[in-house]
This record gives sequence, C-alpha cells and structure tokens, in this order.
Amino acid sequence: MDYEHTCMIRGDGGRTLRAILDQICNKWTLLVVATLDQGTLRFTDLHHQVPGISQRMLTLTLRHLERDGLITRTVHAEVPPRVEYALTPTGESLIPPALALAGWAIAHAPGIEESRAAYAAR
Amino acid sequence: MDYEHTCMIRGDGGRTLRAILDQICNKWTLLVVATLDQGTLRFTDLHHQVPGISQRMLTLTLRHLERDGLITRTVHAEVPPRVEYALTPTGESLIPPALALAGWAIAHAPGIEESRAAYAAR
DNA sequence: CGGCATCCCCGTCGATACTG
DNA sequence: CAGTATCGACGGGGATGCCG
Repeated sequence: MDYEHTCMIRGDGGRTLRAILDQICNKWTLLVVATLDQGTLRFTDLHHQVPGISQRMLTLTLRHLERDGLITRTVHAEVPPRVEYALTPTGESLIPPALALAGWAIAHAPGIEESRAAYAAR
Repeated sequence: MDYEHTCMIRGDGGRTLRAILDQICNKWTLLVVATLDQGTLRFTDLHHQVPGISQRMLTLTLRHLERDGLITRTVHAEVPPRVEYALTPTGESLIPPALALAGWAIAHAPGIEESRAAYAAR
C-alpha cells in the first residue's frame, strides 16, 4: 500500500471523510443498503429482513439514506398504503466497498475472537 | 452484484457481522489504522496525525485494536518512556477494504452534500 | 511521555402509544 | 401499513486533573 493511497484516507485531516464515514458506517446503514441490493422492498419487508432493527431506527436510517441520495422512497396512493424503497445508482455503488469490508470482517472474525479471548485471559 | 455476495453481508442475520463492524467502523478506528499504515508510530505522533482525536479516545482505540490483534504495542523501558504502535499482518489486511470505503466516501462526498442540501431546501 | 480516573453532557437507541 | 410522538436508559466521547 503506497503513500498516495494512505494519503487518501487521511485526506483533509480526516474531517470531511469522517463525517461521511460516520453516516455510512453506523449501526444499521450498511445492513439496510445491503438488504436493498436484492431490489425494491417495502417498509415491512425491510423490518423483517434486517434482524433486530427497531421501527424507529429503520425509519431514521431510511430517511438519512434518502436525504443523502442513496435510496429512493416511493409512496403509492393506495389503501392500505404502500411505500417502496430502492437503491439509487449512488446507493448501488456503495455495495462493492461495503462487501469488501464485510468480507474482511467475516474472514477475520475467528482470529479477532481468538485474540480477544487471549487478551481477556492475561 | 449477485445474491451470493449480498448473502454474505446479511450472513447469520447480521449479528456477528455487525459486532465486528461496530468495532471497526467506529469514529476513530479506521483513521488510526490508516495512519499506522505509514509504519511504526509513537503515541504522540498518532495524537498529532489523527486530527481532532482526544487523548482518551486515542488510548481506548489503541487498546481495542491491540486486543483484537490488529496492532502491536511495544513499551521501551527508557526515560522518558517510549511506546510504539505498529500494524500486525491482520491490521495491514484491513487497509485495502478500508481504503475502498474511504475512496467511495471521498468520491461521493460532493454528491451527498448536494443531495443533502436539496433535501433540506424542500 | 504516555497514560488512567473522574465528571458530565448529549446523541443514540429501544419501548410504548398513537395516527392517517 | 407505515409511520410519528414521547419518554427514558445507556454509552460514546470531550475536558480536566493526577500519576509513574
């Protein structure tokens, strides 16, 4: 890894970068985006497919993603109401790097658990 | 992006994955790891090179990274004391995916800011 | 120099209840 | 069905001060 690339993550001192990263890397965003990679989903579908998320946090996460232009929110004027969420091109472009990080986490999870156990035993 | 890959991030329901991701993707971890990509650094060096981090959070972040086996902490028995931090191979392996995400954030930061401004103006 | 201990604020998050 | 409103607990994280 050469310095050019390293420079990138350190960027402007990390301020702007960290602001974006904080939005993306929070507790639920990556999981919601990854779930939407399946295609268009309704609110309830997401609620069931993202395990452990509360209605409140799903709503907030979706609002943030919509605000940042990563997903679209489509309200159908029907009874009962139907609201569909889908990734925008920008949102889709987040999938590969998100999976890269997720892949790393999965690949190194056992090692991390082991190291953590060894650390606790000291 | 096919379903096999998507499945990965959704994994076991996201529980284990999110636990690891929460550790890695927090406010400071990625920046500290990226800074250590330069090579071995002392505590004060890190404090200066990671802008905005408090002494407390730098200490905590370094302890977590050490516990998880991503960095090594070497204390030199000298006066004044000297403590050096360096990435382990596991820590180094986090750099590429971290840069992928950072690259995405930098590339899309203008678009996100724009979308956010448009959203606020509604 | 490189921490750890303490205090305290504030944002995050879940639970619950209510609405169109 | 798809939210909004409100409350309260919790913990991240900054400021400060002390220590080996």
